[in-house]
Amino acid sequence: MAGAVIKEFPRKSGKAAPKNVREHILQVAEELIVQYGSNGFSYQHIADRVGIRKASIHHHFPTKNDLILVLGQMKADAFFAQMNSIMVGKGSAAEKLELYFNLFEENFIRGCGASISFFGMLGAEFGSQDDRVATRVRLFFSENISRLTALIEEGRKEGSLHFPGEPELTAVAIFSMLEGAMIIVRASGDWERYGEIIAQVRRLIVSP
Amino acid sequence: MAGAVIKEFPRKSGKAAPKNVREHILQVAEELIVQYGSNGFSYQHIADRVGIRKASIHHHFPTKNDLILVLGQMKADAFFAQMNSIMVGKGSAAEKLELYFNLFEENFIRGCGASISFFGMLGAEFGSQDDRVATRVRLFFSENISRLTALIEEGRKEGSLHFPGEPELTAVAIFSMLEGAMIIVRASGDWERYGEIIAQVRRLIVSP
DNA sequence: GTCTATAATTGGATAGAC
DNA sequence: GTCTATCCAATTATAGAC
Repeated sequence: MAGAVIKEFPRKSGKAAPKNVREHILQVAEELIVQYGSNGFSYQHIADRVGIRKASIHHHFPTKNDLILVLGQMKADAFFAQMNSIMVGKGSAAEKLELYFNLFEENFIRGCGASISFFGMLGAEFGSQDDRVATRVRLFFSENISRLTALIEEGRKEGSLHFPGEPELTAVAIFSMLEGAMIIVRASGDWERYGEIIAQVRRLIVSP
Repeated sequence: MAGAVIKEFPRKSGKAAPKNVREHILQVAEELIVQYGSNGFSYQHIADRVGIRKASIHHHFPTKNDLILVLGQMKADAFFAQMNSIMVGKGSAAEKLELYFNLFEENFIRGCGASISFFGMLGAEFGSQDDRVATRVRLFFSENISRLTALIEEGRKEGSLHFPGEPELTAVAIFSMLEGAMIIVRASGDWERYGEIIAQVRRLIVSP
């Protein structure tokens, strides 16, 4: 990319300092992708922030796509590990849905306070992604939706969740809202808003 | 951009052939932005599709930001003109909301059948936008939300719409869903899905 | 208005010394 | 593992002929 200015945003980072260079590269790459997109950052940007030369990055990740793919796999693994621990835990489906919402909110806030989620960004840029990355993004979305579908279906059976229509379409609608709201909220600059929107989604699904 | 391959998607274009070069450039630029993002296309890509040299594009739009800004203004004007004619028309708020949904669906389908909306894309890439473009995007979102808020508030008063919580948060939630669903649906490749998701949103807002 | 030519810069990636 | 040096292609943009 050429025109874009890489500006600093205030970070509310709760992230641990990277132990080694490879980890540091991955962390910085995630920040850059989440803020500027996969077409909006370069190895030079990473090098500047990590404090190495861009040639050194190629040693760890031969191509930019390799880097994005490794990062995508890591992010997906971490997310679904958290999601799994929610699903196998105790509590009603409504309570589990609440924890799932929290997962998104944390992801949003932690991601630089000025970001949309990692996969939300790659999803928007879907048309210009490498095939392997595109597959990874598609899988992230479809896995979220299928697990969310199972959850709210359970909630309807046990009576803790109430919604009209099919569980699967409802799940897609919820997931779309969580992803879409990140874009809307970021443009408004009012980060507090995200939590309030989630609260509204909760009202639409749980209370009726 | 470097890695991305500019692939052809099947177009369901209902768009008139451009009358002059300037218009043609704008039309092609919109297609490219909607598919690959504002960081994912270049003047060279436009030149190839329009059949002119890239230097010629600079005569019409000195910089890339100028082009994006002009396009953004045009798209916003056209969208709000349509939205206005819906709002001042006859019918219940529920019926007007329906027409608003249709506006999004048309926008999605017409935009190459493989796109997310123009402002949805710029919103995702918000962090790397020029200030003027960022302002334009922010305005598009906030105007949508304020008008949508007024509409559903009216619907609640007249009894044609039913939803829990505040009208404004509900409007943000709806708008977020409409934008977010474009990303999710595109990644899945199942375009028909968009209409079904909108139907589900309708059920969540209208039926209870 | 469009072209050729070209400048100036950045981007992704490699070779080989240390 | 990191560096310098370098390559080549792409990108944004301008100058000036037609």
